[in-house]
Amino acid sequence: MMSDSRVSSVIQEWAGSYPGQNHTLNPTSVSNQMSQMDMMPYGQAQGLMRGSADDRVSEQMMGLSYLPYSSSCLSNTSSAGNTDHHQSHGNTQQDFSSFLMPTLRTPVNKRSISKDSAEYRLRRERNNVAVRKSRDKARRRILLTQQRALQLQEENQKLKIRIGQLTQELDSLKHILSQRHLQGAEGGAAGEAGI
Amino acid sequence: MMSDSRVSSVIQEWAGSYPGQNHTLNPTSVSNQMSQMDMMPYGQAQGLMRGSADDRVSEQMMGLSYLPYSSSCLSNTSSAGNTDHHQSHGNTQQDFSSFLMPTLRTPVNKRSISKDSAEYRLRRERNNVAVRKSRDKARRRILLTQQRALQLQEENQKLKIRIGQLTQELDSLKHILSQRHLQGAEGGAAGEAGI
DNA sequence: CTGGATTGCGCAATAA
DNA sequence: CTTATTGCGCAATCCA
Repeated sequence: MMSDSRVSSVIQEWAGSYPGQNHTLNPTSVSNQMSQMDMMPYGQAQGLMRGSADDRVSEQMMGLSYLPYSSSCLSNTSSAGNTDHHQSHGNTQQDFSSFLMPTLRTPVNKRSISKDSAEYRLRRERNNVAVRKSRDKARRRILLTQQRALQLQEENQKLKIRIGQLTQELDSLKHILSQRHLQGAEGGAAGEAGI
Repeated sequence: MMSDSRVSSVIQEWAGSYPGQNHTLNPTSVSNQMSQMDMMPYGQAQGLMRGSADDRVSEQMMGLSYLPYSSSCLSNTSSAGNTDHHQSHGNTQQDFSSFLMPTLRTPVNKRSISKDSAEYRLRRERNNVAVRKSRDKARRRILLTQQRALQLQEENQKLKIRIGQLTQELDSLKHILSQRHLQGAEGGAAGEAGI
């Protein structure tokens, strides 16, 4: 008992816990099934079209995306020695970005954030907080989805049982009706004028 | 049509995609609902009892876990200046860990893996591959769970519609039967043709 | 004890 | 400008 109320509450909590990323309208087969705002596949919708500098290419369904970077793709600037993590992230393109895309402003706004400045630490700390918050949210969302799937499964089971009951009852009634029909047909030769 | 086959296939694929971490048998309220091997809450089951050196305390349900570390807990050895990332992870306790927990072995096996050795790089690269693989797996698992929930929802809708149909049909038959019963009861004198 | 698998974290790029 | 999201590497830990 009381499982139904719990189900609905969790489902309600679950609904609306996904970030709004259905703006990109991808005509994928999966996303076509999304009717309301809930149930966005996430990794599919945004992760694929993000396409950051060091993304593995698509990686969509095959399980071959995990492999040493150096051998597959990438310009291997940071193939093995990734301890740097500081300034050699992907700056090679930045030098001639003004030639390629003159509309984008040159990284003037990155004026000497030399990793020691208080502003840099402030930004980093703020971003760290945001990252923790976002991951917390994601964890909760995943949990809710799992619980929702479990409860939908339970509800499905009950619905199927109910359908079985209804079908059986229906068959009984149909049988009874056919019996009566036979009775009336063979017996009441005079009285059954209505049939 | 054909949605049912797709549903079952995805559900089958979904089932059994969770890592086996139900060995630790935690009598949590959530994990009690898990019947088979599927639907492990993940962050709940293992993340809470991992208890690594710098874990936020429990953080289970409330949404207050994201906050600057320094003000909440932790020994603040690496509160703000986390650029180190190298050797000052949580070593303060390690100094007197031999006193507190003499059963744990001292870090003798960490013999000068001075971050330049080829073995260190080898280990790191292998771990990086493993990490990518594991995260890929997690992403697929999450996707499958979401798709499964969606399809269970669809199936639920159809089942409810079916129940509505069956109920209506059942009511009709019941009504017909009651009418016939009335007909038979009042003797079927003569006027039944008009009804 | 050893090596892969998970996980939390911070960083940087990027999306919103 | 801000915050939010994401992929990545690192280190600790788990686990078989």
